[in-house]
Amino acid sequence: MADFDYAAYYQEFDSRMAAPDEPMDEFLKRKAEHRQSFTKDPSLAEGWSFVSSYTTHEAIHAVNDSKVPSEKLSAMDSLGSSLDPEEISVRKSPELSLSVLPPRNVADQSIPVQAPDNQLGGNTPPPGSSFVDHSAQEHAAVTISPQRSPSFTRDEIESFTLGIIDAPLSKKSGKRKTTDDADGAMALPRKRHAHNTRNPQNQDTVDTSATRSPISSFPDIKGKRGQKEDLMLVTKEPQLQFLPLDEAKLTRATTKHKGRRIAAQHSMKSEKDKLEPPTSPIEDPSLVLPDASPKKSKALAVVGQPSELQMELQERISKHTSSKPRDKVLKLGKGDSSSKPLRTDANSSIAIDESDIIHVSSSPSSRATSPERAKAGSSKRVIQSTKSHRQVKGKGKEKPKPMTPAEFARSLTIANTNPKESKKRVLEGLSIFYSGGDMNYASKVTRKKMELVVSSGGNLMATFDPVTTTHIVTDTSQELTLRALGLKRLKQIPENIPTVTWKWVAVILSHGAQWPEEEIEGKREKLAIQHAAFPDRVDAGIKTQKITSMETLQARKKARLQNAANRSTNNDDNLPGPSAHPGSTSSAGNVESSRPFGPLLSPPTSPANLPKTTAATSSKVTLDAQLDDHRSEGSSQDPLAEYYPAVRAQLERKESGWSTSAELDVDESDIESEQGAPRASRSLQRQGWACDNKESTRTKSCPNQDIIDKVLTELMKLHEAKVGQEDHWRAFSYRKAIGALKQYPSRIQSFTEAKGLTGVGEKTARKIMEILQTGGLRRIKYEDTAEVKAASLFRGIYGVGKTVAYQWYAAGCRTLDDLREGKGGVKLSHVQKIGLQFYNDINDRMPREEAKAIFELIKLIALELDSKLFIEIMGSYRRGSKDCGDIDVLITRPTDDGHTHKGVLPKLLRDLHAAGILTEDLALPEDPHDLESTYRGLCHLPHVPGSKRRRIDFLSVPWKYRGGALLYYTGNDFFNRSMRLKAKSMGYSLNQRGLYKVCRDSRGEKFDDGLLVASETEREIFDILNVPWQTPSERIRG
DNA sequence: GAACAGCACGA
DNA sequence: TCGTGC
DNA sequence: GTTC
Ligand SMILES: O=c1ccn([C@H]2C[C@H](O)[C@@H](COP(=O)(O)OP(=O)(O)OP(=O)(O)O)O2)c(=O)[nH]1
Ligand SMILES: [Mg+2]
Repeated sequence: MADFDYAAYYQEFDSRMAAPDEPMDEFLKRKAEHRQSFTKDPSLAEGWSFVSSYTTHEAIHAVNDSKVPSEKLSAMDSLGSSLDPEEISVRKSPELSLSVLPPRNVADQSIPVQAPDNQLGGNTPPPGSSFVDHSAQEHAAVTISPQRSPSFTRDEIESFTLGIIDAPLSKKSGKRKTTDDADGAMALPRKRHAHNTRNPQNQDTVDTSATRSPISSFPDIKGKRGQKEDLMLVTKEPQLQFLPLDEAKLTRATTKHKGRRIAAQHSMKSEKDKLEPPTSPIEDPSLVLPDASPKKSKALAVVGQPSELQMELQERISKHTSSKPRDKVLKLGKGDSSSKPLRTDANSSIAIDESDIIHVSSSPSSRATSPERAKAGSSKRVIQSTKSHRQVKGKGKEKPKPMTPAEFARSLTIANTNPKESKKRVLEGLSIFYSGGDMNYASKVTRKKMELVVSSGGNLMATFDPVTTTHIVTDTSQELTLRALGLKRLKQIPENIPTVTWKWVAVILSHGAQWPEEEIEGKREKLAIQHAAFPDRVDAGIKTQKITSMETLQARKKARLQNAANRSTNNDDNLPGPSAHPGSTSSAGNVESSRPFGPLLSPPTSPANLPKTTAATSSKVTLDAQLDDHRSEGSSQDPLAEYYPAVRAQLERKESGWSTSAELDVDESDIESEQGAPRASRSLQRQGWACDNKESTRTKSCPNQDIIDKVLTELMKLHEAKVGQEDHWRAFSYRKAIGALKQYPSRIQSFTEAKGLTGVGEKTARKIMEILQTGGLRRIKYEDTAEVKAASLFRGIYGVGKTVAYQWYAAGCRTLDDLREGKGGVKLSHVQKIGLQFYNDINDRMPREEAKAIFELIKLIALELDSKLFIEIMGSYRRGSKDCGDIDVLITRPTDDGHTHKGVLPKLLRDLHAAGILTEDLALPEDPHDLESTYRGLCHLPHVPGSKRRRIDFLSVPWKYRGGALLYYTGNDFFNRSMRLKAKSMGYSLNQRGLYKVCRDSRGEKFDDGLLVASETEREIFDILNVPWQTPSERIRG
């Protein structure tokens, strides 16, 4: 794809704008075709060296959202700090090197820092304010120098940079979309329409009417000609030089940017100044940049040949592996040294519930993803079965006569209308559904077994029919069995249908002939218990209660054992012997949370408001002691044990409440439920909203319960890995419980104490106690089965979720190479191919510094397109995280000059591709000319050999939604969900655009799209929802 | 027993 | 619509 | 799994 064809791609959009009547699908089709052309010319990426300076504290151990040290972020915690506008220096000297200072500076300029005449009301932040809460670490100096073509004339630069913006308008921007919702009127969420865009609403207040907006079209660049030249220019010749801070400062005041003077703010604002509250009434606190004292590390500005140091730094970049791998990253079972064997106490008499059967192994996303659709279980079921049916059709190729099991079964039953009788028909009268694990391909063994069933008189079910089926025979896991059945849960299988292993059939086949007729049924039943496939269904199908409970119990136990053992891949063995499994749960690393905010969160001197009951008072004494040495002497006998949690919780709340000076007062009514209550007025319950109370990130002694965390984390991940939505929510719950545990200041002593925590219920509390007592979770079944392993592996691929992962497993794939070879006929989507190709890169987290370095390049290019652009990194970066799973870039633009950033994103993407920064696209904006659009792709540091691919997202939003977007994009995800939940309960709906007042039906379903009530600033939204303001770094939940 | 956030993009 | 991801 |  040497000849990348951006121009054509964008021309596409232009032409669409010009021809609005073109049907959407047509458009989409063409869009898809153009996707291919995004690949950049690899020849452009040569001859560069790169250096990034890392700082010492960069030692990365990350816990959840590990952050840069508190000193660096101290300002972030102060509410009203005004910005410290060290400005960027963009200088075009005759030698044409660009010195770039930390992005923060750029931010200051991109924001209308100098937009004094604010005609548009609150639209523009006042001078001295900035959107973004930049955290510290502005030291990552980057040097990029060309190793060839060092000369780069001014004209060349100009032609590149200006060529785009100043290009003649060859095309008018397309039609405008509908009306403004400037008044905060109805704002419709994006909806899909056959024809119209997905984003029917118009977003910005300013009409960049078609005649203006130089950036709303792709002028000359549409032909390959003009564009390519420009692009070559960029990538071949430019000399970007990122100088160390100090040096860069020298050029600060003289900043000019594309001929326009960029307001240079002072840079030496004192810390004190920074901490002062905003003075301007219209200032958006959320825009405040609580500066973090920039770290003045020695930056390495090396021009020319890479030094050893450079090499080493490069190395570090490419080698960097975070200790907090991306959620989806898997730790594959065996080699995991952090694994610690847990005791499997098979003799334990403790009842084992369904949750015991879990797969300990690698773990996919721990980020509880959105609920799987599926409203009613029944409708889901239907969908499922139709789906598997569909697959049946499409699948099966290669091999002699490739067939799905269903097809094969069907063919059998047809062929066998006149069965060859030789054996006794021991299966007479039974309707058997068999699952060998692979719904797509009937293996030899599967066929053999099916034939046996049929030849023994059994009625083999091609598809599962809950009414007529008498037995389900399976050689595979619960997951795959359910999948084959088209069900989501075991419980959906009718009670009268036993689920048994092939062994059951095998025994009947071999011995059945000797049984007297009248005993056969009873034998079958007993055997069904003995060979139950799933422990939780051992007694399914038992009509006659002649089985003693003792028997059942034993069977149950045994079944579980077997279950734990090798629930192996396929059916190549009809005697699944119980193979001991080297059970080991990988403990999630010694999470040593070096939380940076210790000092900030020091407890109040007087824990006021403690309940004045004797219980509270006396427990407080104990509590204080515990808080000190985190070792509760409170024995399990302590009659007050159960009161502790509440008191502690209160303390904790107070504690965090005092943590910042600008804390809003949280009155009692703020303590509400996190659950249910879609109604607008469910007041006063006992639990709070997660978003209301900052999580205390106590520096040390955080959780002395990591042990528990580890096990529970495993549990959570296991369930995440499983199919079915009940597992999804289970995992969700575990996560909450874990969170509660993390927050809890002292060691859990008792069941009651554990259960007292929000999110910890009966079952989890039991598990906790078990862990405490036995050191492990006996109830963990180590089914480190092939399918969970494989599925987890596959889920590590970007674009692969559990559904696809299991599909592929069922298709016979086990390794990534299997996928590459298309084994089993698996097809990868465009995105999945990329995800597979860069598996390791994508699953890695990058050091904050790298995110910053990449972003600086991007920002430069973006500001060339439109110097008034607001463009900043959000996500974990904004929250101050030390490493970032991706780069989340927010783009917007003030409209006070009558312009918008319409059309900027596509151009930016084009230029970033040209500059070698963007490398692959994962998802393109639906309508790139929409002010509101999203992009998803991969990027890397250009011209740096060995630089890893990094995920990058762009979110472009209309100026008026900047507050909502900021809030959304800053996260973290659980914080967002919590806040949205609270909003919902209050009769609002919070989304990435803003806060809407909505009407909902009794079940929380929205009637309409609601009335926009806040969107311009984060603060408004916090206020309306009565959530205490929190700086980005405080918005970490879970 | 229902809810556990709400939405964008690809197929 | 479903799956996936933010 | 947990909450209401
Ligand atoms: O399910 C989600 C995922 C993300 N977000 C928001 C919050 C999050 O902060 C932001 C960016 O998403 P991303 O996946 O990049 O998470 P992050 O917080 O930036 O962490 P990471 O370092 O893994 O990128 O989008 C949500 O609202 N819901
Ligand atoms: Mg991110």
